[in-house]
Amino acid sequence: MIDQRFDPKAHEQRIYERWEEAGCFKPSGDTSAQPYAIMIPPPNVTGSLHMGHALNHTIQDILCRFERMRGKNVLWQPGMDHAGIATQMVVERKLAATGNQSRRELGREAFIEKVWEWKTQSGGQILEQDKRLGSSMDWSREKFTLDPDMSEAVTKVFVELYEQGLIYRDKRLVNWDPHFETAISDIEVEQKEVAGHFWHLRYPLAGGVTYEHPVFDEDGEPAGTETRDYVVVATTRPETMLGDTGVAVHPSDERYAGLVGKFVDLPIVGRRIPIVADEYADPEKGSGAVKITPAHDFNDFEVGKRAGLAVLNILTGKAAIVGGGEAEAACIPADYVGLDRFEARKQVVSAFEALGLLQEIEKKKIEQPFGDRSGVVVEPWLTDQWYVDAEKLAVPALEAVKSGRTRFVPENWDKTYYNWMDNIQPWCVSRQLWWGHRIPVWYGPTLDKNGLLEKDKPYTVIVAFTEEEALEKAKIHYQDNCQKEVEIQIDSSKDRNFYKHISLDKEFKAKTTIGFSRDPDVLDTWFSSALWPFSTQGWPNETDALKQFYPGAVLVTAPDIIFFWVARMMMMGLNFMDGEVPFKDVYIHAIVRDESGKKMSKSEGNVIDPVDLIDGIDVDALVAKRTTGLRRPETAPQVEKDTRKRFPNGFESFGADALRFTLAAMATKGRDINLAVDRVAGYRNFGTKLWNATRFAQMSEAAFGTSVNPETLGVPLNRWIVGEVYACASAVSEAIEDYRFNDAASAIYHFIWDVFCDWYLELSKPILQGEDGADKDETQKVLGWTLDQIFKILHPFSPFITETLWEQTLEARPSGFLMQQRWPGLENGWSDKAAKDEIDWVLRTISSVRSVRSDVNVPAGAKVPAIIAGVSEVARARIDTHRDVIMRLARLDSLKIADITPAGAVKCVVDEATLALEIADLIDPEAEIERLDKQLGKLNGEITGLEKRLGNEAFVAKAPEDVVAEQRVRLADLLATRDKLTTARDQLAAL
RNA sequence: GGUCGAUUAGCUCAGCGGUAGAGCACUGCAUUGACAUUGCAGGGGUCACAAGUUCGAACCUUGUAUCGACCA
Repeated sequence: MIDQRFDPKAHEQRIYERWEEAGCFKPSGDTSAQPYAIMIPPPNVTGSLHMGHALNHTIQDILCRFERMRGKNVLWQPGMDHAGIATQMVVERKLAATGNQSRRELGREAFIEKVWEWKTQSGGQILEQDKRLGSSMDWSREKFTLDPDMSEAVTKVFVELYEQGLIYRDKRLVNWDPHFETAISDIEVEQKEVAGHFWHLRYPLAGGVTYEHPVFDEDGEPAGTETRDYVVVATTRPETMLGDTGVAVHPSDERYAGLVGKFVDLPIVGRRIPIVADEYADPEKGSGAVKITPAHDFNDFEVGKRAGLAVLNILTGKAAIVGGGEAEAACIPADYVGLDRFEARKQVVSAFEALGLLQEIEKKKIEQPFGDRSGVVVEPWLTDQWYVDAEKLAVPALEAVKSGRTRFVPENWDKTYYNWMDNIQPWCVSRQLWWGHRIPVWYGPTLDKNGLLEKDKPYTVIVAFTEEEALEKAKIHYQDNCQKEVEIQIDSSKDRNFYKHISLDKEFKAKTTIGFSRDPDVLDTWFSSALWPFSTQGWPNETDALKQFYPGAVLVTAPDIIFFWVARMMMMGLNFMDGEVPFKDVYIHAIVRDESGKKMSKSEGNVIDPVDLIDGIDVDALVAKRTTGLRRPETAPQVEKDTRKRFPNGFESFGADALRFTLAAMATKGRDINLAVDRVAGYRNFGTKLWNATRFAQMSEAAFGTSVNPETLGVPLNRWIVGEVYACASAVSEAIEDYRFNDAASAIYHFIWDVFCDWYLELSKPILQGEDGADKDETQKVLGWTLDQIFKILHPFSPFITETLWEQTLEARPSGFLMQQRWPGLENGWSDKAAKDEIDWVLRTISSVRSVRSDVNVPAGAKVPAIIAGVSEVARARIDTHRDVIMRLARLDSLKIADITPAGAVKCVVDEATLALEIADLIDPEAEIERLDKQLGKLNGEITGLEKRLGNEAFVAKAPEDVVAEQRVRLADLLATRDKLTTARDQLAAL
């Protein structure tokens, strides 16, 4: 006999280890079976499991377990992402917190070593936590995006893209993160609205020029013009004026028409810069004139290009004002050199104020770009970076979705994908970081035939798979070019700006030894994760794994990752895998939010750690967790208050199955999940319900592990439940195939609780507890069989409790894991309509009696006599067969068939018959009349509605025939019921 | 500003042309036989608002309001 209830702690980890040891997570290797592969979205190596992962992994696990049971050759590929910038940040912070040397003090190699140390120490925490969740990934194939074989794939892709002309070096404005001192891509920038200022500055017109500027009175009415010897420009970043090289006005802006071609004298720096006409200037905005800083603003850069303006850099990599030659070029006064950008801003503003050139300071909400990792304001900055020609790669990636070769589920996400792909920008892939895949590029000088340096193209790029290959290529290159013997050597002492300065080095003329240095930068993390679907399977080698598991069946991910990852996997997959898409479906699931719809965030103190729901946590520990790492530590008391109010007792230990089932039940298409902890408790109870049903079955000597041929079954109840099992299995299958996890969960939930426990078990009790015989044997067999099927159907959702029950009811069953069993009714289902109709009638009858009893307050324990009249032949036979069970579940002490029901009884209608409970002495006739009147009132409402509808000629003429027929039948039923209730009421009233 | 989405029971959410649903919460009754992490029964909704299309609208169309996400 099994225990009183399921104890997750006693079984979950134990069961998981057994699966793993037995190799249950590996692909079956059956090459005749259909392959089914899911590549996990590799979590950040420094991260820990949060609710989003729990949902993401639960969905994948449901799919994988389900498809394994359906006989497919399933691979669930696990692994982690090195998450360049995020990881480097974590390690840098750790070093700072422990008083260690900084990254730069340590040096590149020593720092990288520290990161690897940290990776081994904390890395894979998620995947360990995943085991608690029950994730059935094939651990033997685990990959890390910085593994040597991954690196090989990354390098190969870079080299090939370069050779295909799809990767190039370019000098453009990038989003520069001054904290990490690296370029970041557009999508790593978060635009946030913050309270800021709009400074209106006066730029004096050069050479005594003036113009007439329209002015307005207090009511906004035109009030003539005033003569101005300056133009007003407005800016949210006054410090950038140091790099202004022009002022733009709209070509059709009459106010400034006369000024185009004139100049202003830029205050502070004293540079004379032109006023140009450009449509970018918006006459409606501010004064209509806009300052142009080509080196520090994306729009201004374009304007500058169109108008031929100079490009002057004024910021260092740390976002301080430049010095040296660059300061000289921009005429920046010495007291600005080295100032932080925000300090420089203050200085500029006060300088304008002192000069009487500060017209106005307007408070304004402004959109500001922040680095998504660093949280600091990003600066547009002019640098050399490596770019992937995303526009070209996007063409097949777009086509693949438009043609349906890859399908988004829910499908409306394809619009998001199209929108981004249609407006795709060059993808900046170089990062000035140390943690990542080093860019396979070497730089040396460009020499002409005489060995002289080429001035306009100072450096040569060699892209190669390895350093040896780079040297080899360089040697050939220089020998061909210079036509003499050269010696090439790697000279890593040169820093990243090596090539910028060598143009001044005349000594190359005489030398034959050429120093070469490797690009110090690494690649964007997403560059390597874009290759994940094939790099994990052994590419560039032509492996069996690649043949079987590319393309994957489905990618399961969240919407915020469509641009970062999905789009890029599509581009890379199509380009490198012979035009084959990386996955057929992309299932986009919800973001998990807290109960009130707020995004769960550690810095907001509202996270729920999935493992805490599995293991339970007391309120003090929960509060402690939530009040550390807050974005605003001063909110800690409020977070504590809210937490204690909402979860006064913390969380109980619900077990992994309950959490998984909750997530599945809430995983509807197209809506975020607001996770309510109460629901987890509800689904834990569901597990307990099944546990106890199994316990009952054991007590009733159910025969587990037997097969059942439904055609040979004699007991209608058994024929009925077998049909219901198959119906449930197919409902669940269809829902999972269609990614309707909530429907799948609710189908199995409803079947187990409402159909199996509430009815089948109750109806089978008289047989199971009755005398031995054929019916009892059959029922014991069907009971055991039904539970076996239930374990299978529920297994993908709740693997632990089902595997435990399978194990604990094993006596009669061949050994083997539940997770390796075949899905029920794979070939076809089975059902018996007659049995279904019969049992449905029994259930209806019992429910009707129970309902009446409760309505008229018959004591629950009282057994009452009942008489049923007006029964058909079919019903008469059913009553004979099921009299015992009806009497038992409806608590009757007799059930007689008669021609008419007694006048003074309480009545209800079951189909064509009227059932009377002879409890006149227990009830109040007036209350009973009232009850019947209430029912009649409701009935009349429905009848009126139906009559009206059927009386509508248009309805009868235009609605589909079956709908009309259905309504007629319904009306007839309602009328018959009303007649019987009216008779019953009249009888009572006549007493 | 653009795009997408949401608004259904007290709460969290399904349903998306043909009789308004679930879980939790609530109410009443029931505790020696699987289960109180339970059973039986019940109450509770002008499906945000307005106009339209349709024989028929929670569902389709348009507009309005409120909220949200993403993009600029």
